[in-house]
Amino acid sequence: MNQINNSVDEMTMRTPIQCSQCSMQSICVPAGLVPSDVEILDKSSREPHLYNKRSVVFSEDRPLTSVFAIKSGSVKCYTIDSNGKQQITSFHLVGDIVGLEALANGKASTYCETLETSMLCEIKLNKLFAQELPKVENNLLQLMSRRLANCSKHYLNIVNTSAEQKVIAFLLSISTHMHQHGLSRNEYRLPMTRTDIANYLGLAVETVSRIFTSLKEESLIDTKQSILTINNLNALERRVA
Amino acid sequence: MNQINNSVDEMTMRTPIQCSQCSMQSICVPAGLVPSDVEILDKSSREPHLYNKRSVVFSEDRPLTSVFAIKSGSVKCYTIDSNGKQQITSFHLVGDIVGLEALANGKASTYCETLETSMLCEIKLNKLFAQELPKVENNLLQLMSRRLANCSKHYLNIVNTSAEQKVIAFLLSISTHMHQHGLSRNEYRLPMTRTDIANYLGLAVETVSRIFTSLKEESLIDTKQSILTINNLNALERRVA
DNA sequence: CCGAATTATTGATCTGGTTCACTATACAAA
DNA sequence: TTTGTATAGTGAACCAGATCAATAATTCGG
Repeated sequence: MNQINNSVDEMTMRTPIQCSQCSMQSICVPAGLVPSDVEILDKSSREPHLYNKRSVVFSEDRPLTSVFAIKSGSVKCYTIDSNGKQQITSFHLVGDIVGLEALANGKASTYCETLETSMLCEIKLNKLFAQELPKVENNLLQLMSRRLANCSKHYLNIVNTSAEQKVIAFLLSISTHMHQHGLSRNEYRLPMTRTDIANYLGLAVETVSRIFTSLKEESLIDTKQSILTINNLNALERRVA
Repeated sequence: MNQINNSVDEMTMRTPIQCSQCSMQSICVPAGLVPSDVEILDKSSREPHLYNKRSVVFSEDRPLTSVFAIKSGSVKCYTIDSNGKQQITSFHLVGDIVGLEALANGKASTYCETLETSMLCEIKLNKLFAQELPKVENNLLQLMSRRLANCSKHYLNIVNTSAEQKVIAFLLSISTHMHQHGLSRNEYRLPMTRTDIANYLGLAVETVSRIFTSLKEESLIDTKQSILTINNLNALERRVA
């Protein structure tokens, strides 16, 4: 585990914050609620928990009536196909909410596994819905709608682009996410392995590795272990356009 | 236009049915509402309309605060990339609801265009939300959640499968949809062109064409113009497993 | 801090699917 | 009907990315 994340985790453990004071409020489910509503949420639906690296948060086809807000760390969601092969369907970083696909039938449609020590906040939907807070449901709708839009976007990355474009688009999407959460868009840690990236993008590991190398040779990026540095954001953006 | 669809369209035109009597009730937004709620929906949010083939229902980035239920016919959703190239992100058939991705920011994230003469029922969300019907929002949530789950499923079809598996999975997904809507799962009309299918699956038209030919040679399917017949559903399913 | 195990990189070869070029069929308008 | 245009099918050459193989670098448990 890297130091930055550990310190965040420890801090969160020491002083478990309320929804009403949470830094994720603007993007999380309670966003837009009047204070009294947040109190209800605080009492009924919040349950922060620290997960070790490679912990399974929920399993495919198992009952699931919660969503999880990622307060720190990251997860991958994947399914296991009939040949036993893992196929990653999404990565989620700080500030994301996981488990929305389960809402329809109360069963998780993927596995969800932490990529590093992570702090997740469980939001129990049955309790939430029992309160009948239209505002919360509205926020959830917004969230899912955005997720759907993102889904098509990722789809576009996958269809009809070269392997290089896929990898660049992937790096840029993380960069954007980091930026939206007040972190550096030009330097961040890649919590997933090359193998995971390749799996996610539908490429061979070797191809991903070669593309990283060639981007480094062109000085567009740098990597020091899992830290990725973007040297020329514009040039990268131009390549995926 | 084919006869079957025309007759449905005409019938719908002659006797514009209410939400309360609509055959799509069980899958559409009003599902699960008490009768009085459906009445509200009838009055405030419903606006069925007949579209000619190739009509643009909504345009990317344009304000959109409605969703559309497909009562008959079909549509494709697509974006135009920076090079002016169309990229289809989804097809929607009878019984689907389109436009959910726009909910987040009130702007359509894709174009939506009819593939044939189609009857769409516009459901105006602002009016709907003004009523504050938690049940309706709940249904929308269910719908979007299911869509998200489907999204990953389609994603799996695209990543790490051969061209043949992509095409078969595509045909099977339509078959399943037809079956779920009480139509034959072994014989249906493909409302989209080969070019559209290829675009959607990220393949060359020629590849799609060749795969259709080879599946016909193996007697797994038959095609007579746009009518597709599945001769051996199990065999096809085995190939994508 | 060390050794085992996992993960990443690099090179050489091979192939599925694209591309290009062309023909055939379907369909709508005159 | 005929004619023009869009769509579908087929063949041959080529190439991006997969696969196979081997080595280097990291990570992690003790």
